[in-house]
Amino acid sequence: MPDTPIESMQDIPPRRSSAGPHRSQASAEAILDAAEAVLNEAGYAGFSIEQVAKRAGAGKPTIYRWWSGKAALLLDVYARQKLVLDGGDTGTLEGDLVALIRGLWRFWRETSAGGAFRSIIAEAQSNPTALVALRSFMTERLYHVVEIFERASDRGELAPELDIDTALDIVTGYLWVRTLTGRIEDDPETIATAVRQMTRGIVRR
Amino acid sequence: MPDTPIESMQDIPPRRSSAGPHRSQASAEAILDAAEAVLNEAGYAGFSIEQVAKRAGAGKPTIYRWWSGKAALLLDVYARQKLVLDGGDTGTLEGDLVALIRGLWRFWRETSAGGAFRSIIAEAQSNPTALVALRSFMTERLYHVVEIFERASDRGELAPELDIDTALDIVTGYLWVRTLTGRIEDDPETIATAVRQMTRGIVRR
Amino acid sequence: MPDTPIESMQDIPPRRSSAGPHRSQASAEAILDAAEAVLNEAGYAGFSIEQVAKRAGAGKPTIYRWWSGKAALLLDVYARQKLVLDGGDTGTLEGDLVALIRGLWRFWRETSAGGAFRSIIAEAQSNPTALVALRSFMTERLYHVVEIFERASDRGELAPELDIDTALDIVTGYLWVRTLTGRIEDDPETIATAVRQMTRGIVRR
Amino acid sequence: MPDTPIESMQDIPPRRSSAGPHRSQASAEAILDAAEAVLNEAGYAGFSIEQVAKRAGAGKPTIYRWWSGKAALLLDVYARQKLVLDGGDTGTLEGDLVALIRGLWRFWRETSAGGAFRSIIAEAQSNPTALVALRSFMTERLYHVVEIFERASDRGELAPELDIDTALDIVTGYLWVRTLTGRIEDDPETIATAVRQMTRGIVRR
DNA sequence: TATTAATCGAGACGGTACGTCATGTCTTGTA
DNA sequence: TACAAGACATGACGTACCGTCTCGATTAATA
Repeated sequence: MPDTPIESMQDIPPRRSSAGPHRSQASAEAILDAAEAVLNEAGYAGFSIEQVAKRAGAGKPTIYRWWSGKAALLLDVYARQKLVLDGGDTGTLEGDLVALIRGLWRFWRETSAGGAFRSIIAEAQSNPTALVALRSFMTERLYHVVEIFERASDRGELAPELDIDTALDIVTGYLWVRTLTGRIEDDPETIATAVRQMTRGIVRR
Repeated sequence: MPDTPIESMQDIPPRRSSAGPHRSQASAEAILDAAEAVLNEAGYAGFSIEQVAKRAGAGKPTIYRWWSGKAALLLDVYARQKLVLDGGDTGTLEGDLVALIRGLWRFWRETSAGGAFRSIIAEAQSNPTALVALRSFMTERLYHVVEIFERASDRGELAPELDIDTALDIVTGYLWVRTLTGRIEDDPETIATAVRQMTRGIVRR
Repeated sequence: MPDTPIESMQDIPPRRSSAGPHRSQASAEAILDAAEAVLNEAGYAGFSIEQVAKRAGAGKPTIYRWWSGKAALLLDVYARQKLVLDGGDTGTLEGDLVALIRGLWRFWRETSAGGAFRSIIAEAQSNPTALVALRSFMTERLYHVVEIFERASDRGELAPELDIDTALDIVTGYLWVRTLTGRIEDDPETIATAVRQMTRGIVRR
Repeated sequence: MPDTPIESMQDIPPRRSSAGPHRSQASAEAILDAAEAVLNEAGYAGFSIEQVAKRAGAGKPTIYRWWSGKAALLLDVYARQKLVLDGGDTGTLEGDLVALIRGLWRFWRETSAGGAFRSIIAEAQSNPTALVALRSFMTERLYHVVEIFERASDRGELAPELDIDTALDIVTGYLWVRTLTGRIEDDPETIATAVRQMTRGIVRR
């Protein structure tokens, strides 16, 4: 679930050819900064467009001009955070996955990304647009996991009949259930156990 | 994540020793019926206490008297649905899990339980009380999965070093990520694949 | 505007001849005590049947069984206060009136009667029953003023063509406008001036 | 208690120096129209902000943005009525006062002002803000009576030692006690008698 | 250099829902 | 069978946001 500077859900509008001011960039940043701050301070419960606008010194219409609603704004808040996954290739699938999970959870814990992400999932339960966004978002952002699987495949670690999409669902599921229930502490034991069970299975071999 | 008629989040208060009126059973049922209907028709986005009250022909104070808010109400809507898991013992861990998942997803698809459940998760992201409720709810409801694991253990199917809690997180995670992204169709292939990977692992053996 | 133990707006029901408990008297008193206390502590704004019932340790239906609503209860609270007008006959109309007003205002200031009375007037503006009650109440309670006028008449102080009802309206009006705007301090100067103007008129003689 | 187009209790806010939206005049008028209609049709008992909002096709927050509550709204309903006092100078104090009272009572009877006024007094009994408003309202609106007294003074009609404030209380009191008990019919006899007693006094001269 | 037009901040608007309070009536169980 | 206790339907309270709308002020490319 790595992070890259992909395009935000709703792009900054193209420069108009003719005339007009375009403080857009500055404004957009102020808004995202404010959104992040509000999310950090008040949580998803206190996250309202109204608060963000006030904090950003922006008008509500300015926000609505560029983002379709809460979900889109949250998605951009998430997207803006730079995920740095130090752990490169550890040489084994299990090592890579443990490193990934630890890095990702640290990222979620230490930035606004965690709150944003949980908020997006929540939003997606009542907002079809957010659901669509969440799904494509998932796919896009999973490429680091995909990479890990590809490396493992090259090493010949993977079962030949493995279905990658299903594997991704399993890994994603574990990540989600832990965040959504507020349990993403950095406990290497727990993570290692989970990874071992996902990779080696739970049955006697 | 099996379902049994456990006590609802907010129980009917104990009979007072002296005198006094009691909770109106009729009212409570009308409210839960209405909640279910509203949830089915308008989804979580349109699920408001106000609507439920109007639909139930009840007063808002009556709802707030017995439920602390949306989350508690949703929990009861979920709890009221009777989950019938036909598949008993199929003889193997994989068989049991496939049966469980198929049964549970059918239940989620065919009753209001699915919507209620997703709503509860969403609510828990902005409401600490709901989060607490969700967690204990999870624990309580997982005993069917626990049972399956115990049968598997008796058969000697499980790896000796297995950590049950982690296994539950993995299974739960898979269930959640599929519902939350709206993919709980009854596709035996997909489910079987997922179960195979969770039990046997994804690495070459 | 003197006070006498007249019947309350809604009488205590007669003792039943046959059977059953009849705590009525004790209950009624507890309710009136509570009503008075609530009125004193929370004012008319905080005066609710609910509060009175809770304070009295009575059920709301018990209150409604004997009083038709707030207005009736307030009327009884007022009626229960014993107005003691020390000033008897001062020998002049002006002296009698000053003594009456000072005594009455002291009574209003020092008991719940003042609050009750203002509350009744307020209630009468939205409640026709209360209005009727207020009017008959006025008439009944003015007999002390009437007495004063009669004594003055015997002394030959009054203008022969005087219309008593109008005179009562004027005196009452002065009393009301002062209470209703919260100005019933015991300032003998002010009162004396007002009485002088009401009796002698405001034109040069 | 004359009426003139003074500023309403809550004025239209001053133009901000820079930019921004302004109060919608149309909205304000719709709200006051609705308030008047509701007051006329349902009386003070049925006068709720909710009803006014519904009737005006306005949102409740819009009402609360510009008026602090019922009292303020009622005050504006009153203030909006144009009191036309035809009777100018009749040449005598008594004549002027009779004309004033008849004109004022007609005004109260024929417009919503009467109901609004009584409602304001009622409201003031439970709402301290309303009480303050009522008091300053009284003072402001009495200038017509003051004028009458000044003319009388110029004519040399008044007793030299007369205290104007007290005289105003007496006249006001008479006006209030009659409205509050629902007796403001246009009976010239009654009014003339009352005025004669207030001006000439009730004692033999 | 002046004109022009898109955006900006600000915030009012009609709404919906919130969670609380009081009303007056109904019901239950105790004494 | 009268009472306390309190649940009930109703409906108003005052507040928070929603997403849309109108203002003037600002500003930069076009003319």
